[in-house]
Amino acid sequence: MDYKKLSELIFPNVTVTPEELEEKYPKRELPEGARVTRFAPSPTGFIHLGGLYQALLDSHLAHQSGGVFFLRIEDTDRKRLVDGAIEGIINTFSSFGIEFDEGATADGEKGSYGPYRQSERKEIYHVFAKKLMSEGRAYPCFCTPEELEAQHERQTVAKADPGYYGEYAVCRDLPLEEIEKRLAENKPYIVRFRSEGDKTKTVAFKDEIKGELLVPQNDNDFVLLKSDGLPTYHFAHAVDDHLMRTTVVVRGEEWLSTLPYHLELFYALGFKRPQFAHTAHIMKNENGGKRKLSKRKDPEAAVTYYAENGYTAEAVKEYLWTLLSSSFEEWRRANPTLPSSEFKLKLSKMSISGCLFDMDKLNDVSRNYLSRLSGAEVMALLDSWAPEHDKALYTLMEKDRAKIEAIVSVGRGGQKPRKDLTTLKDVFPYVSYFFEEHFVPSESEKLKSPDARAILADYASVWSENDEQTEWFEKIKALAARHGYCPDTKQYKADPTGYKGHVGDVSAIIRLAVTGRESTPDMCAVMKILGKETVIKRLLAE
RNA sequence: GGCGCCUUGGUCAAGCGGCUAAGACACGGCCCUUUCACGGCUGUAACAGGGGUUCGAUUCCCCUAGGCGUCACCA
Repeated sequence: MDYKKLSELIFPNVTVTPEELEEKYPKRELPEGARVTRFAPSPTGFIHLGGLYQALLDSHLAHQSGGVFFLRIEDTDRKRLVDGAIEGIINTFSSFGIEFDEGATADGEKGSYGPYRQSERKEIYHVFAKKLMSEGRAYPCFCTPEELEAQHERQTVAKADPGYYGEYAVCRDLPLEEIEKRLAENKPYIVRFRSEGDKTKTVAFKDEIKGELLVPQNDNDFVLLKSDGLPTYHFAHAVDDHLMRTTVVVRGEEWLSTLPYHLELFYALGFKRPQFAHTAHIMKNENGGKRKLSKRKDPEAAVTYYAENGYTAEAVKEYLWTLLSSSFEEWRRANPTLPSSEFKLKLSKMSISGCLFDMDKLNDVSRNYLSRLSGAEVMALLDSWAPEHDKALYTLMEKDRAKIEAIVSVGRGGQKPRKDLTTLKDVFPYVSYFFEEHFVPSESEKLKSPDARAILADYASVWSENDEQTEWFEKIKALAARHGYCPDTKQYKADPTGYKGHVGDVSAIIRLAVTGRESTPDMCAVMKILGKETVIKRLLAE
């Protein structure tokens, strides 16, 4: 067989050589050890938590090594394109502080290793397909989908491995004349790879996350070019990651099963293969079983879920980091204020088995994150979050932003900050009772007794908004004593004889009357913010 | 079903031939405390099962089971 002639027959218009492309996309000039990574989604919709997980890892690997992180759009499946998806992807990542150094942009692209949309790289793929064909490593296949399906059924019945190989690879050695004839008849065809592997043999492979693996050789003549001339993932991956000079391919572990394709393909193409890092899946618990987090069934799988529910981007990232690396939490405790981008990640410390998504843990991480912020920082977060996600809160912010900042600032800072807020959604109920229109007086029986009425009336006459902590507390103690409550909790617990209760009970009554709640930050601070008029009114309310 | 990956408490996990098998979340108790929190202390709870190798296996090897993934002209 004259493979050279075959390749000219199939690709008459391809005149560019692989060497010219190698020259056009030269090895990147980067510092020693710099990593080039990419996020390569197909623009079929919006970002899944697993995608965020990978992008976080990609950008971290590149940026911490002085390398490059780029966005490549895998839009070779024309049937599944979704309008605006690219812009959505970029915006979503941007909202998480993940930026691309090069690659596709909403309306074009940046960088000199493009095009970054696979649909615009057809000619490039054809150059390499032609090269493979001229070397006998690729061939046209005229099998129809129906024929392939029938063959697949035969394989199933015969308990043979599915695929296009050996006796099943019917187009593998078609004579040149036959090919010419079918071409002349305008028969549609695809281009397949000619595998030389032996499935019964395995090769050692080192994954950057999973470690040493044993993978079988490939023997499947998988598809390189589809009938529309666009490449399959496998072929595009090899060509693009080589030409774009990717050094580490980070992708989900679902790709492990086709890794043999890629390994053989890189070798046949004469490309040095990049490193591979296959990440474990984030799973979801359902009826006691595990399964991959699904965008269809699980709202928390969509990255947009978090902003909608008041989780800040930083908190989500922080949580993802705890999943990404077992040493992150330890690092965080040692460095409570550093941005997570400072964390030194070791791929070898990454978890290799799939983990269950844990909302409790996310809540804890989010709560801790918010507790470390200053009041002003919380307000900045609210400024961008509330207008879209919490109209009621935003209305209050417009009305009296300073008051809200004062409220959320109570008990912040220092070594042991309050942790009242788990998400930004908690802010509204946290501040609402400071506003008359949202204040709901307590219906509790505790306030209805004559005793409670007397305490509140008495307190209204002694409280002053100018009192500082110590003075404020002394007044409460004195008040407690006057009404038959023990001013000292410890003493009361030692011997409650002769008391109606202790000073804590008195505080509880005041809190309930003034705020309508049983749990609020420090009452001294709360009442100062509420102001004299409101406090007195609520203390004396019937 | 074939093939591959994975398997330490409810969850995330440390461990890398010898440990009373860390820590975090969640849950329970106690303490601290003017209230509300924070915090401190503490408790329940794990090496999937079976064979080897070894003086000794959570750690190394094999088998079984289970979970996950994948078997497209989708990525």
